[in-house]
Amino acid sequence: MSKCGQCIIKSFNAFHTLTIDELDTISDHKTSLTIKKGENLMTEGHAINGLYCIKQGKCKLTKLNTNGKEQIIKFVKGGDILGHRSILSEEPVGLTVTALEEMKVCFIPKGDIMQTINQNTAFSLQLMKNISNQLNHANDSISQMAQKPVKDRLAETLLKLEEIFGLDKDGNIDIILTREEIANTIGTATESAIRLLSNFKKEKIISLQGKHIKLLDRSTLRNISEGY
Amino acid sequence: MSKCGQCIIKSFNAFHTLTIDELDTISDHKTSLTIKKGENLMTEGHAINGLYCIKQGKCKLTKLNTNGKEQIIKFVKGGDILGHRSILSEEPVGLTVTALEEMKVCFIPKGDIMQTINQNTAFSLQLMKNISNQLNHANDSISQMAQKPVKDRLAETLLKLEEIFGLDKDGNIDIILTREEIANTIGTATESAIRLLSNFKKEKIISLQGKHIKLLDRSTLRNISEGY
DNA sequence: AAAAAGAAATGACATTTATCATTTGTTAGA
DNA sequence: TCTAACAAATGATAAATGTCATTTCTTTTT
Repeated sequence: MSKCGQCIIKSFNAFHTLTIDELDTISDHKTSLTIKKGENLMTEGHAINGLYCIKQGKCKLTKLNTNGKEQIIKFVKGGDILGHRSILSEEPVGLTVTALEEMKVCFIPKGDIMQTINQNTAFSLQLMKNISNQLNHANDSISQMAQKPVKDRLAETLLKLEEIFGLDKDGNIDIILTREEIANTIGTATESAIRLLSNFKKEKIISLQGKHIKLLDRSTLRNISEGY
Repeated sequence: MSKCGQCIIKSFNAFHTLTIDELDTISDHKTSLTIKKGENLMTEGHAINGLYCIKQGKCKLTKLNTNGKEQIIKFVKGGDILGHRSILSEEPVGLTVTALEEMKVCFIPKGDIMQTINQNTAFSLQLMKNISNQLNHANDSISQMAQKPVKDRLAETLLKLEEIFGLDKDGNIDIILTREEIANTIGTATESAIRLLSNFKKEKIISLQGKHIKLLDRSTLRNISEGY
């Protein structure tokens, strides 16, 4: 199995603060796994005893509502860490993580993480920063969801998706989502999402080819997302 | 000025993990202040160089939307800590904190906090737990806001307000909010909030006397909040 | 205590969004 | 490659929510 010390991914997250020794220990204890498209890496309400470092692949973080609807809270890609919130707060996982394409991840047992937190302040601080940033973004989302109409939220989401996933070779947003998933991100009915996407297309703000979405007029999208 | 070692508030938050020495240092550097009703303890976008420990009083945490509307993200009362997210992530404050009644707070400089984080792992862990829990709740809110109708969100909010602030001597929820603030909490127009409150009253689920709200039928409220 | 300002309540109406039904298009398994 | 299953699109309509105008009530100021 490959060594954490050599893994480029660590440079994107809190693991870059670890010493060579700490990385070695984690290397010895980690397990690498492959998650196929559609499979869950973790499930809301279940306990986990470690965290996941995503080497490759994209996933969605969702929450099941009391009415049975799925709400997509966040999209995550390679370089990110998942599960630290749960092991830090000592609570079950709050979100279901589902692979949107094949993923390569490393599982690192809770014991090693807690030991590292105890002996490496820089690592702790990085984790805190990470969660703090997430909290900040979450608060933004609350405000958006509560106060912006669906159209504005769709514009916002399209911009954010491009920011997270970048572009494929044809200039489309480099993520394949169903219309239902888009609807579940902005919190609306699938039909409403479809209609608004069609409108954006008609107004030449975006182009649609099947599930491929290309942003054509970002400044208009930005205006819409801010209510103009 | 009073000593932190004697302060009962510390037992409600991360400060209970501090040693006597650490508490003494903080005692020496802290400043106590009084915030009058309506005044801001911190303002969205501004930098702070320390954190606040709330000894007494209630406040709202809000975010100003691009459309100029205020979104209430959270209510906080004595015992809580504010501002740690900002000093940990080294970013400006993300939320405006406004006193809903006179508040007594202690300000503790960033330097002392960072030093304590570096030398006291238990304190770090408590802070992480705290932020992790907040993140978890924030994710819940996103889902609620995105998918539940206004009526359900109002029911939810009333239950949550009672949980946070408890009851006054007459059995009312022990917090005075304007209808506008209630509307800004659930993310709706003031008129809509008023109408729905009136409906709840008509259906004898709550009683209203001016700004005093009493919950009469909690199980119905719980059902409504879950979409039944 | 009266006047002014602000908050709450309510009606009428417009707009947004959801739901249901149906058609068309696409994907993947037999 | 065909066809069953699923996804997307669209229309018609209902329901939810927002906006504006007005009245009533409450609080604050003079």
